[in-house]
Amino acid sequence: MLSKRQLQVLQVIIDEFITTAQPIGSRAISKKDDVSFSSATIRNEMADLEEMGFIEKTHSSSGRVPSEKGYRFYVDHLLSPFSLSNSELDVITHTFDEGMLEFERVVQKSAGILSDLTNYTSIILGPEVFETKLKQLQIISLTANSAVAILVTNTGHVEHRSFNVPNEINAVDLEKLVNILNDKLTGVPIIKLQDRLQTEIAALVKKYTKDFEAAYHYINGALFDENPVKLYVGGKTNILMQPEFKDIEKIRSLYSMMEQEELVANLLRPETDGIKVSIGQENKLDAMQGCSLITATYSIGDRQMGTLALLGPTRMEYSRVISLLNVLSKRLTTTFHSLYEKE
Amino acid sequence: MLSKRQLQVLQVIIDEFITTAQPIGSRAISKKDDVSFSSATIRNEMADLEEMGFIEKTHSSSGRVPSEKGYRFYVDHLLSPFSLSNSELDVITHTFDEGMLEFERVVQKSAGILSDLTNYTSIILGPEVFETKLKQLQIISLTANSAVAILVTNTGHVEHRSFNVPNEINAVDLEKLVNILNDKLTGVPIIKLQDRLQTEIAALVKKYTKDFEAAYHYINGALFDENPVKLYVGGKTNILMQPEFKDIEKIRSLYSMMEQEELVANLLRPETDGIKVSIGQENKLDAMQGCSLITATYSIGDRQMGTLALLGPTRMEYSRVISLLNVLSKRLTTTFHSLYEKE
DNA sequence: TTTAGCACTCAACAGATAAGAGTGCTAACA
DNA sequence: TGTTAGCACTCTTATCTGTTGAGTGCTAAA
Repeated sequence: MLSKRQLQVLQVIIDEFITTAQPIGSRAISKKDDVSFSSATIRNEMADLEEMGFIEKTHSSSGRVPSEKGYRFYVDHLLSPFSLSNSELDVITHTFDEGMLEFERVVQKSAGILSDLTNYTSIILGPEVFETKLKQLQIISLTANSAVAILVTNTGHVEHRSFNVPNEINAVDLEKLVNILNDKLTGVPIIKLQDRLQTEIAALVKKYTKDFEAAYHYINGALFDENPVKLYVGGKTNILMQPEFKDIEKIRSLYSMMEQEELVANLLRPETDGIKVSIGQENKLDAMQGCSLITATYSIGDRQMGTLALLGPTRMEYSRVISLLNVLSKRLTTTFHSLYEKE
Repeated sequence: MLSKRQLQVLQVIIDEFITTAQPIGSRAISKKDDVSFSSATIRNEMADLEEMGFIEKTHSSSGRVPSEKGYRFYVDHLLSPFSLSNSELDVITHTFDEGMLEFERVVQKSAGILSDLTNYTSIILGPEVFETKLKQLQIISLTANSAVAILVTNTGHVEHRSFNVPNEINAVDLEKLVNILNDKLTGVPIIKLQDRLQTEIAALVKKYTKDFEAAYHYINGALFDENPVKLYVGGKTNILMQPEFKDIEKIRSLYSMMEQEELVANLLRPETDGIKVSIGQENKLDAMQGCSLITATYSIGDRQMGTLALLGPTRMEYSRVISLLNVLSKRLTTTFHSLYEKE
């Protein structure tokens, strides 16, 4: 168990290190206004804290630096509540009051806000498509043998894809097909769409079109081989401004990690509601060593959940970031609620 | 005027420097198989070349490095024709034979090919929208007071935007409006769309809808405040692998330049057909110092032109890059030709 | 005209030295 | 018994020094 004084010392060390990125010495701590002990006393406490694994030395006679265990303790027990400044809140309010109506736009803007206000890199994972439903399907002919298929969901999301129309299929057939599809598929959750297309609809369609196989193949291909995960990243270059990432190799490994969307998506995939902090090694990925990831969930309706995340060095401004994520995740949830739930 | 031997020396220096990134000494040159002079002779020639400004020393007793003037001369007069390897050509052929039908997809893939085959950063500027025409306009209601407007062009490009539908406008009016718009606007070049909407259509629409102003405002806002330039970037992280960019500051300035889309678009905006090489200072931008930009144009139809570009250090593999851009720009042009011209 | 030879220059590296920050330990003090 | 002053010790950082090696420029000879 940590004594009150040890708690205070630990807090000062971490707070200070978070702002300066420099090892903290006993003298610096004893000079703090709310610390009333001599540097020698502090040194004794620091030796204890180090023994317990909360802080480390960078070399035998250096000041102390928080260990990952130290950060973990700090996040769990020492976080001072942080109030965002009015100007920060203004930025958020102002952005959301612009009346954006598209999921993409809202999320992209949010990623921008997060990275701008924190100087870390923000990553937003779009929601799982549990409840998104098909609103309408359209096929528009472009030339004699090409057309574009457009799929609109109840959330206003638009997916489109051009495809070749084989000569055997004429425009009339195509229209019939679309009508059938719309009839049968409107309101069906996107996630079940491919299934339904294959089972229920197939038989029906065969009656109407001469060459169902081809049509099915094309429509299916047109709409379903997209990458299902959507990641929105903001402030990728902010990483370059952190003093801990002055090594090009490190930067490269982080960037190449971020390019693997599936990997990042797994990192962010929400397990439970609320805020989650992963510090350094707690992230299993090699590229994430020395980094912390703070995630918050947001939701659209009851079951769809997405994730907001901020990626920075372990020396992150945890309390600020957590406050910000809290505010923004709530804001996102209410925004999406008002957009899509009243339909 | 340069002697034959000076040309040879310059060529060796630049070729060698492009592959090794190390200053080249007289001894190294004299050891080359097709060089039959002693290092002393080479040294004399190098002194002359330096006097003329084609090469430089990094310090008083270092080997020589090409100057920007040297690169310029090299590109203009010494470029050895370069044949792409079969495997490289295969990559291209294979990718294009997949039968991609959307502009976005083709271009995105092309950017990928360029950056993968060169290890530089590729940037592709989409075409000016001179001749793209409206194919169809759709408005699909989402909820009682929101809808998504979808605009499809003859090139299969889909643009969409959600917007608020004020209570005064009901679904029937909306449908009428869309019908009118489609009637009058199909086939109109996108670039003239906003004009036409304002002049011709306005009066007509007023008869049908109770509150034209609002409707117009929303439709207009829905479709036209998008950023008109489209940039497709590939291999952003390739920059990190160039030894000349080991300085984080340089990386940051390059990345932040690339984020300014308008700026980059101006850099790429095609002036004339064909390949253009800009070396170091020839690019006026500060961030581009030490970099070369090689651009090639491609076209869709007669007037639409876009640009392929590769961004790397001045020590670029000019001949390889130029060959590659040649091949790919032709390939893009024919691909788009066959996609959009036969309609 | 070409080349061998040589003195010279400079970067890069490895020690060496000094300054400074910070520690751990001991002994004295309240 | 907890706290603190004092001091020796450690390690980093910066600076300086000498050495090595690559490469040059110049001169004189072939």
